[in-house]
Amino acid sequence: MKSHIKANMKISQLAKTTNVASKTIRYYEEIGLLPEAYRNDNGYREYRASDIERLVFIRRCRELKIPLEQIKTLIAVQVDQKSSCQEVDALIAQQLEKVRTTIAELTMLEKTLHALATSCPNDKVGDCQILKNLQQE
Amino acid sequence: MKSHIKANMKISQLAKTTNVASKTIRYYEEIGLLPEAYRNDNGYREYRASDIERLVFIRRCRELKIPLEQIKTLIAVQVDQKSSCQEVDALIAQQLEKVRTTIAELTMLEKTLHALATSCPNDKVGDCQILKNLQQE
DNA sequence: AGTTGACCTTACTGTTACTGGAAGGTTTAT
DNA sequence: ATAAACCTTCCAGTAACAGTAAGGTCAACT
Repeated sequence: MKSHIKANMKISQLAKTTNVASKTIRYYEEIGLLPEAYRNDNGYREYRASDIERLVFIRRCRELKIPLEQIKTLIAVQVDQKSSCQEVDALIAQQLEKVRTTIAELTMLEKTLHALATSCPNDKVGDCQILKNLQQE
Repeated sequence: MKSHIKANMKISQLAKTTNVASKTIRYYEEIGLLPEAYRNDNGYREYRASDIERLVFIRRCRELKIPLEQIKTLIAVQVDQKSSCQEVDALIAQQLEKVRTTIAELTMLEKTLHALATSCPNDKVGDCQILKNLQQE
């Protein structure tokens, strides 16, 4: 059961509620991730409680580093309640794969940097081991 | 002992040798990471063997994800052989810290994504657990 | 009534480190 | 002679915003 309160609000209220900056909300609208907001007489955007949901959904996806373009896809799929959620599964799986790959890469990078960081006992640039190591092919 | 061959070359030769795209080399020159290249009569850039070193240095730094601005600093420090390499140490340590932080963040992300990926046994969007989880605050 | 401060609007720029492409000049090989 | 393979500069695009400017609106206080 949804709230019976019809709580219209301006952009900064929505921003506060969802923890998404006003600027970002406008940007999402601009690129079509959010539908064009209703404008009241003075031209201000006006939002209803239901707008909160979609924005929270987007924010959650962004926390998972899902690109905006893919969030668009997720939203599109969501609209058709009867469609298969295979696409959703695949997208999340793919995102997981990307994260794992990045972790693997960064772990190797960490090793290299750690080795480098502990390689120089000198204090003059002239014989700095770090710099010498960085010269190496 | 350096090579005694004075091997002048054009940009694509330098690119091949250092494994840095010609386009990228021009870009580095444009932002002042590389000095302005000597031009021969037809206006083509011409490089000597010694130019390879600096570019390899830059490439190695980039492999370590060191930002171009910081590479500028490293090169500047390098020039003065007598200066302390504290700055170099600090920069590498800082880079290591950044990588470690990112790994930690991504590891948490991986957990969340993994949990999410295995949360949906259905196949209709209407009751897709993944989407429901993404709605949650 | 006037003014301050806190909102709102659009539009433009900057960020990072390149990559792609257009339009045109040069060199090399056939 | 001509075509392929170079080279040049310049402009646009990428991802996801953040910063700033210039200006309109609204509520409260003096």
